[in-house]
Amino acid sequence: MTTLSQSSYPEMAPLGDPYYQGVGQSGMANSWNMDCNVDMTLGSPGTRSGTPGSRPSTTPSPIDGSSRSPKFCTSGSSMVGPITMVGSPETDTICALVDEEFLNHYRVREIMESLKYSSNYHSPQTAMFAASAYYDYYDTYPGILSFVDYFVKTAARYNELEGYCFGDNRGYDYEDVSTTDIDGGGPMSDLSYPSPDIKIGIEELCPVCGDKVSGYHYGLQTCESCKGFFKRTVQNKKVYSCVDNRNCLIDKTQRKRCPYCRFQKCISVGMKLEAVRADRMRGGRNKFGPMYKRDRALKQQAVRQRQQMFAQMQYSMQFSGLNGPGMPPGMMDSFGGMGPPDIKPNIAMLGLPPAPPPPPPGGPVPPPPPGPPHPGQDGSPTGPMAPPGNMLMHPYHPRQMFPMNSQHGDGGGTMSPGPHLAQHPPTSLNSSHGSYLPPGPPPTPSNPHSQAHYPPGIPPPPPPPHMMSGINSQNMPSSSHGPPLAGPCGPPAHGMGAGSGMGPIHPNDMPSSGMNELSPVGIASHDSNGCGMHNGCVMPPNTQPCSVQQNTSGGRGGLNHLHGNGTPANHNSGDIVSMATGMPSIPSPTTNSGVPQLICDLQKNEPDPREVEQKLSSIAEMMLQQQCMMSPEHRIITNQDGSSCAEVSKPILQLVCRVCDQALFLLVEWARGAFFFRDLRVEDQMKLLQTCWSELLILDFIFKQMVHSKPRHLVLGTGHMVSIDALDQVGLSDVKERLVDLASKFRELKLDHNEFTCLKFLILLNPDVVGLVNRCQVEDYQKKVNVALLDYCNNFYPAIQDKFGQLLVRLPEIRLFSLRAEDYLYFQHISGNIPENTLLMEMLHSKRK
DNA sequence: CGTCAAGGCCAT
DNA sequence: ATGGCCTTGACG
Ligand SMILES: [Zn+2]
Ligand SMILES: [Zn+2]
Repeated sequence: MTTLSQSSYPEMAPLGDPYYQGVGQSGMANSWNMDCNVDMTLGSPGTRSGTPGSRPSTTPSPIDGSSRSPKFCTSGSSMVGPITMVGSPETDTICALVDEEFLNHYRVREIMESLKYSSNYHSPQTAMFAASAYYDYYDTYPGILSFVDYFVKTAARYNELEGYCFGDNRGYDYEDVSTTDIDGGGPMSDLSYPSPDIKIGIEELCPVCGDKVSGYHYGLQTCESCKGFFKRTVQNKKVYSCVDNRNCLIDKTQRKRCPYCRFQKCISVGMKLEAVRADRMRGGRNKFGPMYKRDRALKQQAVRQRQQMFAQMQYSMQFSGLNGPGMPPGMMDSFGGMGPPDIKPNIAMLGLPPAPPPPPPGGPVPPPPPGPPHPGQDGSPTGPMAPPGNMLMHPYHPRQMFPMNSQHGDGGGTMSPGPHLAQHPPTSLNSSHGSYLPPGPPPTPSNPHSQAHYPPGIPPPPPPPHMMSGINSQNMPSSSHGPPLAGPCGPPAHGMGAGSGMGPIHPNDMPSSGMNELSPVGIASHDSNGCGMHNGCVMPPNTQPCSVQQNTSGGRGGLNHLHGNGTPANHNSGDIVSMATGMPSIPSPTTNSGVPQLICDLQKNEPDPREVEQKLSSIAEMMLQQQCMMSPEHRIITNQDGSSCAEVSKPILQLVCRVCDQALFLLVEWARGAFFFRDLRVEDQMKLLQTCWSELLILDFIFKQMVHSKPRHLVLGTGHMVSIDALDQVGLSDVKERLVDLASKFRELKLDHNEFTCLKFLILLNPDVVGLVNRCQVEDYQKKVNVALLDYCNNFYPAIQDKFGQLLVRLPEIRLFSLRAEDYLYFQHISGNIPENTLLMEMLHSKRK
């Protein structure tokens, strides 16, 4: 602690950077250490005590500043004490010598605090997923709006066929970050968003004091006064102290009371020391410029996103019973007025508290890191890109506004802090955690929520969203049994016989045998049954003599059926005619095999189920390793005999959620490349996904169960099999039967892969989603799928009465299931049992918010 | 040449 | 010390 001797400035800013830099350079070492101010105990109780009113009007005694830390000049000596410029005028390369000590002076505690919270989630240790796009997702889009951001951004590339490589997006540098065009000119930038009013729509408030923002200042949007305050503080190296508990409320009217807390808050929200110029050069632009630009773009998207969420909410509300607006055409007719028997009101929709996004879980579970106390928090669109290495390891890192040390030299050097560092992006400024409390509601023991949510007598938790995962695993896990149906577009193995065993289910399969093994063998053995299924749409024309016959008979059956059941005439009016004549229905041209061409198209980019399982498994494995739960007694999953696990609770929930999260990610990726869907507007794509993600996950899960039929077991997305009793351990005992029943129903109906795919699309292409820009397009697509499915059912399963109608009737059940699953997730979320900042949670909130 | 964030000025 | 308003100047 030398005084401000200029000679002591150890660090030199990189060339070309006249600004304070290196603040965060050496990792921890450079954080602002609030300790310089009055020392407080981190966890000092009474944190929240200091209320504005109660406090003496005392202005933060200037005394503190000077007396407390002798190291720094308290008065605004206009000079930059610790900084010396050594510049070369010509090129704007002025090197600033920064007094590291000075910089260190602030912040260390902040970082420590944030680390404290950030560590709550698993620690990496495996690089197995380093290349996974899934992780990149978290790397790059950690913020709450990440899905939208991510989705929109990558959409362009996706469409361009470049194959998105997120890895490239990771910006280590501000420049990189900005490079990604969000508003820039991405293909979809304009066309997608017609609404022009955004700008004025939402006035941003200063994240520090709540006053009106006047632009970007030192890293983010703040008001004019906070800008000035921050500048003065940094330039003059002021040191303040808090006479209270360092948790003073900072708002527009009281911001002047405690500069200590105000500055701390400035840091917390992300104002950057480096943006204050050591040389005091005026004008020009700094390296943050690109970030600002990007941030603006993201904010706009955030606004849109909110609008969408609002729409979603309405949508959700509307859906009370079966016949909500969300049914695919024909579904209603199929119901013939009778809805699924057991429709219970969505608990969440009832009187529950709107689920404040960041409800402090006060319960037994360790609260997730509280966001910055300030309201403005969520507004900030982006999280900073974190250093690559770290991010890979920590998919679930706290959100941050900006990349901290863009050029962190910490590359290797200063990792001293160890694990902590790794966990946290060097510069997280969010650390208000420990010190600040949410302004509003005092943290009440969080149970109120849960209680309210699930009163003792209330309906059991929803189905296990967790367990489902193999999202797109349309084709069954190839490994164990041959897919019941033909490969992607192939006709069903035995379309005809009602009783034919060949339905989707293969008697031959050995259910329990290694579901788990992802051995490559599986793939080759598709035809294990000797059904002679074709993987591609390659069925030789001739091989399907039956299909022709089926056509005919099917036509009849279908026709009769339609009449009988009142199946929507609209769907197949044409079909009926064509059926009568034995000709292929007009709406759905078929391939040689008799499978509607459309179905082949839909099947085209189905993911490889094995890959899906592997991805999901790898995540699960990682989780397991971390948790050291491999010991037999605690093994979460048992594959071999299907015996279940020993214990559950949080670890398992977390694992399952991670798997689901990954599955969701894969789902999104699948959808984006899916036939029809990929042609929709990006914003519509998002709306659709936000609406149906849970239904698709459930459907996928159910289908998986159907295929892997083993009496009292469930097949997870990872391919693992567990006893159905495992649900007991996560509080889902009551859904066991329903789950089994639903799977049985599909099994009885011999739902095959082609039909399964159609159902996915029917769910996905829901024209009734509120807020669709091009609803007609969606509707048109859905109708086409509908027709294709009808034809398919009639052609291949004429013996099953109104298979089409029966399949559709199941959709509402799927939806109910999904709603319960969401409730369950939400409940667990409130209870703090599942990871935050995940795509899963984001999607969940997008509906509830 | 307009934009806009950074610094400067100065009445409170 | 604060904060509204002004000036500056790299960038696009
Ligand atoms: Zn402010
Ligand atoms: Zn204070």
